[in-house]
Amino acid sequence: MPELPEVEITRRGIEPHLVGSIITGVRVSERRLRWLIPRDLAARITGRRIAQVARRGKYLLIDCGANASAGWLIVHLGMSGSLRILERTTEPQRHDHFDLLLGERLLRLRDPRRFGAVLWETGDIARHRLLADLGAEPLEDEFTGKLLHLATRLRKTPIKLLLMNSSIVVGVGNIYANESLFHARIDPRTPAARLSLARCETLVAAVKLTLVRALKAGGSSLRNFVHSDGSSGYFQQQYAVYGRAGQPCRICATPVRSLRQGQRSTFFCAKCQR
DNA sequence: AAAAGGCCCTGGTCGC
DNA sequence: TGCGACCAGGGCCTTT
Repeated sequence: MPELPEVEITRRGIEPHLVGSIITGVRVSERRLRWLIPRDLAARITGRRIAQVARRGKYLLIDCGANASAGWLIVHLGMSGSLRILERTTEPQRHDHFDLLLGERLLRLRDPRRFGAVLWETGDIARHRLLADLGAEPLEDEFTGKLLHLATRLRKTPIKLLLMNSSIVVGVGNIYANESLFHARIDPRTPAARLSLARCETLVAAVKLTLVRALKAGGSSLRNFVHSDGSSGYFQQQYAVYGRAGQPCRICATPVRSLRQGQRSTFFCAKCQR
């Protein structure tokens, strides 16, 4: 699934093609994504010029207010979504649900599992109900050990679930939560409040390192992740624990254990992670 | 307020 | 080879 690195790579990939472009229309073949694509989107968006492409957590925010009043296209890739820039004449295929038409080119959303979203927001984007309560951006300076320590006080929830809670920190999905906890040598089951400030510092550093590594690798956490220029070049990252149940820990060779936390698979080394 | 579980969806895998 | 069962997963939403 696209986690934060993949979304950021998508953002960087599409941004140069979008900024300055005039929106000439939309094509919608399936409105039923996570939420319905607004029926009146074409009327609201056609003729607008794109000013910037931003990101908050895993939400891509296409600023369509360059020559008009504020207006934002909010795009979420869910767990199987991808965006590509294509020629206007490229025929949509199965699972291609939405095109943003940009004259001779278009921005196409493909999303087989339809957990993604395309929404329209006028006004203050930061106040949008999906964005208003989001936590810290993990790669920004605001995400510190001190912040995590504060957020974990009085919380009995296992630290892994808290790491995946977007009201604390955004963009850390199941894969990178598992990997970060391994690198920080913290047992994913640890009640959050038990973590000392020092361990919170270690964990925050591990999250940042894990995400930056993935970012540098070009995004890799989904088999069918497609880069925005259409190249298929995904690169299978070597995970430390994710998906490696029963296989030897890369540090101590103890078999990697798996269990369920919050209906998600957790992988960890019971010897290295305490 | 926090925690736990449900739900949306399709493709891939596995056993028969 | 075909088919049904099951699982994966982000994250909002509802229930406890």
